[in-house]
Amino acid sequence: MASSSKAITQRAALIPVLAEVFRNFGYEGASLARLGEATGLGKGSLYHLFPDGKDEMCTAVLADIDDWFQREVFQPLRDGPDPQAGIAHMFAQVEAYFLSGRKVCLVGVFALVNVRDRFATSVHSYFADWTRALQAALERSGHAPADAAMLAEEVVAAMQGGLVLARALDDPAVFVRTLRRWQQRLHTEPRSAV
Amino acid sequence: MASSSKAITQRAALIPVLAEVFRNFGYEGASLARLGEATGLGKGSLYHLFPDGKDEMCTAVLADIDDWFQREVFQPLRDGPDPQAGIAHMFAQVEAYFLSGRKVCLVGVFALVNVRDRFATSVHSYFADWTRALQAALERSGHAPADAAMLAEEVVAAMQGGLVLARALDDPAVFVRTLRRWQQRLHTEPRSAV
DNA sequence: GTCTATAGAGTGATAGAC
DNA sequence: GTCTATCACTCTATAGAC
Repeated sequence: MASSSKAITQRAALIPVLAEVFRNFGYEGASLARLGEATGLGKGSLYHLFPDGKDEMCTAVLADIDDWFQREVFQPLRDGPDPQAGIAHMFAQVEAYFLSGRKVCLVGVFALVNVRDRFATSVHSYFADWTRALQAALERSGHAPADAAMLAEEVVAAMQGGLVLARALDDPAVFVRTLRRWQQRLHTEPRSAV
Repeated sequence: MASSSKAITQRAALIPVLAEVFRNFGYEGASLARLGEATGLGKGSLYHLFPDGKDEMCTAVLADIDDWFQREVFQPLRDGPDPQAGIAHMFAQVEAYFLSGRKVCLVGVFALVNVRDRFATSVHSYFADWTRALQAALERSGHAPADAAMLAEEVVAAMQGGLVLARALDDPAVFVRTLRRWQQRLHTEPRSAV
């Protein structure tokens, strides 16, 4: 019997719960027992919803994350009417998504830990899309392409580093300060090298 | 029979090999089979050298990393005769240590992945020592304490983020560019807010 | 004999797959 | 629930140095 009071029966509703387990324990640490405990489902139910097992659960989680970022972050950066608004929206959404530094980036975790190269392409495109979308917004707001590419790379890396340091020091404010600094730089220095 | 041609017999010489396995697979992914294969040693030998098993191996690896950084990075930052030279030395050593972005930071990995909170204090003090040492060097080279603290936090986080992004994009140059940018900023702007 | 380092069979527990 | 594989780990046996 699972410890949760009720089980989640819809596959879509299950994804965020599975995501949290993968985020906190990594792929190898996310055992079926933990995944079952978190969802309140037995192994049979999990395999009914995800016939390919843990691999499929993880793929679904990564796809869900990618969907969210495409919709809420990358697309506004690329195609929004106001690039500066898109950038401000990115900072706001990212701060909310990572709970101001209390939540870690699953894609960042998978970037660091080799899981038999299974999710390497998902990890690659997540970060490639993010940097390209931010670069596009920066170009549209007046940066030279080379500057925009460099800045985009630096901001995306800084966010990941902020999450690492916030978690390491158990101080979520580290992440928030990182966001604030870069938001101010991108806003106040639209065309000079920072 | 192990696949390696010869076994490593000294505990000290074993540490870097064990470290690489933990770095690439994480704590849970670093099975004794993998550790044995990498070292060319059987379980008996590993348990002879590390009676408490995987936990002790990992603790020894983290202690070895901490020793190296204390000696080669933190101490020159804190106590070196020239703080600017200490900072330049940090950038050079860090670039070499992480093989210009081809190697990942084990402490950063452990910061992101919850391993039953076993190594949380090691992770915490590694990053706390690093930021404090860098802050001290920045103060000694003319920054106000508040500026120095902020900058130190940002540079350490940026390095971690550079490693994450370099690994994610499979492009070590991302990490090198991160180092270069911050080295130039710390060198050319000794007392203004960056 | 003692000591140190080695390998590896064998332990129960738990993994993921079905 | 049941399966097999693998987990971390224990234990015995063995080797050579002294």
